Amino acid sequence: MKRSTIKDVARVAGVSPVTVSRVVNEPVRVQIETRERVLQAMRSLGYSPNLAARSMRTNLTRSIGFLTPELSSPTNAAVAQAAEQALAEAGYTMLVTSSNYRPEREVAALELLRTRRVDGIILYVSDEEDAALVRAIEGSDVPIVLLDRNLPVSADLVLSDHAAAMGEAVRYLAGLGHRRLALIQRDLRIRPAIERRRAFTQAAAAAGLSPVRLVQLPARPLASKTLSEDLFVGAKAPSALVAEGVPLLRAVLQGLRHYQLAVPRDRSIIGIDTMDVSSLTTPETTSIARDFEVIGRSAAELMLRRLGDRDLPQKRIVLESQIVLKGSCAVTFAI
Amino acid sequence: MKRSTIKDVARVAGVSPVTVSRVVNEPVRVQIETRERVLQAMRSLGYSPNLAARSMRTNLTRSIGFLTPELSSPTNAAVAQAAEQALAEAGYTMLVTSSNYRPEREVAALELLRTRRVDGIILYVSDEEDAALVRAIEGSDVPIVLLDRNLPVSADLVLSDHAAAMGEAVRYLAGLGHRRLALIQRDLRIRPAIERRRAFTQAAAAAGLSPVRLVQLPARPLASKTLSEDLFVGAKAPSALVAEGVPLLRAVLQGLRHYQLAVPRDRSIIGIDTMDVSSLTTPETTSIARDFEVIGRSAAELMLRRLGDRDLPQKRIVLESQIVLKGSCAVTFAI
DNA sequence: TACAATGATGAAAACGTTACCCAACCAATC
DNA sequence: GATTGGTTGGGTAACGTTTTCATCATTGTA
Repeated sequence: MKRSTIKDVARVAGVSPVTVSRVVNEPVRVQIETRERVLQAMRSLGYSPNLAARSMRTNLTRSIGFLTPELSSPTNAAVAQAAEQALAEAGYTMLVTSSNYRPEREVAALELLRTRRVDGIILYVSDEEDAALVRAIEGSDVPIVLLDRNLPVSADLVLSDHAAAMGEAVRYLAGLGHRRLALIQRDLRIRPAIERRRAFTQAAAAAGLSPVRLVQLPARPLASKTLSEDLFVGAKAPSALVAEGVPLLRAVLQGLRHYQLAVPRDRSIIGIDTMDVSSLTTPETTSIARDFEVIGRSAAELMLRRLGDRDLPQKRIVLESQIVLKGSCAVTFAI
Repeated sequence: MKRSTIKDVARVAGVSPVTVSRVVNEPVRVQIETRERVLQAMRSLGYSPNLAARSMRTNLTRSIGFLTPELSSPTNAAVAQAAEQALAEAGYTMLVTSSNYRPEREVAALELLRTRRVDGIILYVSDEEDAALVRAIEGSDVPIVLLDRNLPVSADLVLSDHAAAMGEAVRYLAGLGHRRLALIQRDLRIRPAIERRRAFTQAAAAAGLSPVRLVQLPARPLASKTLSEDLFVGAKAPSALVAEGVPLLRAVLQGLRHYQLAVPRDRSIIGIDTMDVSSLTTPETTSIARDFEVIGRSAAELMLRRLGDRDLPQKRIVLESQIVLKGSCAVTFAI
């Protein structure tokens, strides 16, 4: 019941192992009838090359690591799936690891991927200011594609433009008469959160709406994201709430329900990265959306490009976000 | 800039490569001072063993394949993440592939994983009646853990009990006075869909509610899942709708909105596997829920158990589903 | 004291593949 | 007819581990 090797194939086909290897790797170099004989032998033996042996020779594993804080987040899962698809088409396998938002686990995962000798790593990190993490990435000797993060490392980048759509959203709310805005995020020190905050604040100031309210909730105990009362009641409660991600959109909706506030009559809301669940609410929730499939595919393409030539200049792809208008925002008469 | 090998470590530590190998793999067998010297050398060289070389000797890759029709589905992603976590703790890496609901791609993926020499495969398949797929699984010579599928192959199983909670749901609706029920699914020939259909029909018959309405929509063109008009209007329209998965729950909600039907006043609805998004709706949607983290972890545990001993008897784990009552069902007066 | 048993380490071979170099053959060219 | 050059194929070594067996030193026992 042993697996057949290149030697078995060679023996059956009456050639040397070298020729078999050539048939597998550079079919042009071997005469057509010989090749046929070899292919025939391969089929009859159910041969498939031993990648471990191959990569020991070539120092290539044809595998890419994908590291994310949370694979079960729909956005990350969508990116992972798209990346996997694109990589698979190029003959690469994807190893997935998740860190549960713990930088030290990301360091450990990088070490693991190093041990695995992956040819490259695509990653989301959960904290841009973790020095050990930055060192671990910098010390990694394979190509890196960084997803939507701002890190002082040499890597190709896939970024989203968070600012433009966020600015639009703020101006849209301002145009509806909203004066008090709140942005509700997880307290992560990562590019999307930071950019959104910045854009939110700036656009609000430009529209004469400052100060805005910035709420940041812990990322990790994902359960029980309860928002404080003064976000909903009292004279200073914001009339428009922008929530980042499905869990926080849910927290906002639960708060609104609890205080018996109706959307969009009493409050306007906008979701960010809430994808297809934006249409579960009544009315459907206006949201800022990105195409995660494109993000994942772009990451894979950057990686493949880099694997093709290490000396290429660094490249960054910036992908747009879009505001999708639905029915969750309305004119307000609060002053 | 070459990576250091076991020989480099051996040279620095003044021992033979064998001893280094022993320090790495069976630390007990080597004297404490020697071990210290070796560990020191490993650290100073930044040594990590070459897994390709190791697996060429041992025929073990310490990697597990995870195959799913759709990684971006939140339920599958949650299972994948939990499995990965549990596998990682045991020193295994997880390779992820998705088939996009195409059995032929699942066959190809199995072949790929075979080439990769994974030590085991955890998989969801997208069609229980695809003969080629069954053959491919049966022909795979590594341990298989099958997730919630009914296939004539030798494998350990992680199943969900779909029937009990579905029966409860039907009786609950019957108790509220509903006489006409509909179950809306994707048209997949897989255990969860089949079991749910069976349980739905049986429980309805037992409650004197037959016939029920069974709607099956194509799984693959995921966009534009539009439900036909007669599901919502007309004398025979069901008063209660049970929808499987987030996309179909969304389709139901959109239909209800379109025909200006309110939940729960005009229609009662129940979601299945809609997880945390059930609480995005107003009122929150009553749903049948499973713990996908437990599913993923169980799959990993079954796999690790099997890898520990191939001769163990096959095991199946059956995990419960639960109905979570919220506000989307109400007494009906329709007759 | 001699001998067996135990423990710690090393030498050599093997895993399956590819890189490198060379040989044989044939055709084309001078 | 000798030389050159291209095509096709093979022999050998090497990749970095672990396995197997042997060696040596040390301890315990009769």
